[in-house]
Amino acid sequence: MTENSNIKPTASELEILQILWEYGPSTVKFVNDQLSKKKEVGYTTTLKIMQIMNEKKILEREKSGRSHIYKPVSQKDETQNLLLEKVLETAFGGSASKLVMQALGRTNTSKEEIEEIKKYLEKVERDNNESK
Amino acid sequence: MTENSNIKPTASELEILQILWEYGPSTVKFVNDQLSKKKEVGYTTTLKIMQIMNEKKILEREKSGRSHIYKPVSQKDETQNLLLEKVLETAFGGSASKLVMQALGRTNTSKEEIEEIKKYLEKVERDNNESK
DNA sequence: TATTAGTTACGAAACTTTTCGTAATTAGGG
DNA sequence: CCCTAATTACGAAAAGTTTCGTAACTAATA
Repeated sequence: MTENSNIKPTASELEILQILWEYGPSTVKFVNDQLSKKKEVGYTTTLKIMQIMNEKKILEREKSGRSHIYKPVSQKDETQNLLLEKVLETAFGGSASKLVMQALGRTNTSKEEIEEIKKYLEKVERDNNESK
Repeated sequence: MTENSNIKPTASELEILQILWEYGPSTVKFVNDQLSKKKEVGYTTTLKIMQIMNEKKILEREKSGRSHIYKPVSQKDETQNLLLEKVLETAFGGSASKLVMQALGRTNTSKEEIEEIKKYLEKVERDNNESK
């Protein structure tokens, strides 16, 4: 268990994390270029948020030439779990199955996705049986 | 599709919604009493937030004696879906199956829950086939 | 080495959320 | 009908987030 498991990124911070998860460690310029594809955002705005994320220990950075290269401190999985946990508690009263069924009941879940999940469920069941 | 499907409750607002979901329409006093079991919170703080939620059309209220009785405007399911959607987009890049597997991969999912989900998956598959 | 384009740092404004003190209102009991 | 306790309404401070203008710094290059 990591010691910074209590960070909860804001909406803007999550947008940035998503880009870093997808493309790996990046400069402010790169992140801002990606963000700009989706919405209008000033360069210094992105810079500032990434600087704050660095202060909060959400991102770490390393100097390279005249700029910095930023990367997330925590694993993608950890952060996802944290957020999931929060929704689970705050909205679903802790019931994972309710959450899962809501998620699946949504509009479009492809046949492939459903198959994937079924396989996963069977694996979970096997693991449970073995360890009883 | 309801017209107020774009509200996104804050953390404090969600705490209040949970209580209303659990106990049904309630007064500020009751909600505050429940909240106080979990954390220290002033009465007027709870009052203010519920008043704001009323302005935002998250809650509606009805006079009863000298106080008001508040209840959520939207169904629990709608709000849950909204939040789930948000996490799905912001943290899981839109992939429901990834989210589901993360949720299931968590600590303790009971055999019963897994069975329930499997049944549900089969139902989803049937429905998909029928409507092709 | 002096210039300049790229980058970071700083500070503050605008906005939202959270908190709470105090004033005003209201309904019910005496 | 008045008093009082309960409740609401109001306003503002405190804290956090988001935005961006401007100044300062830095490294490459002419």
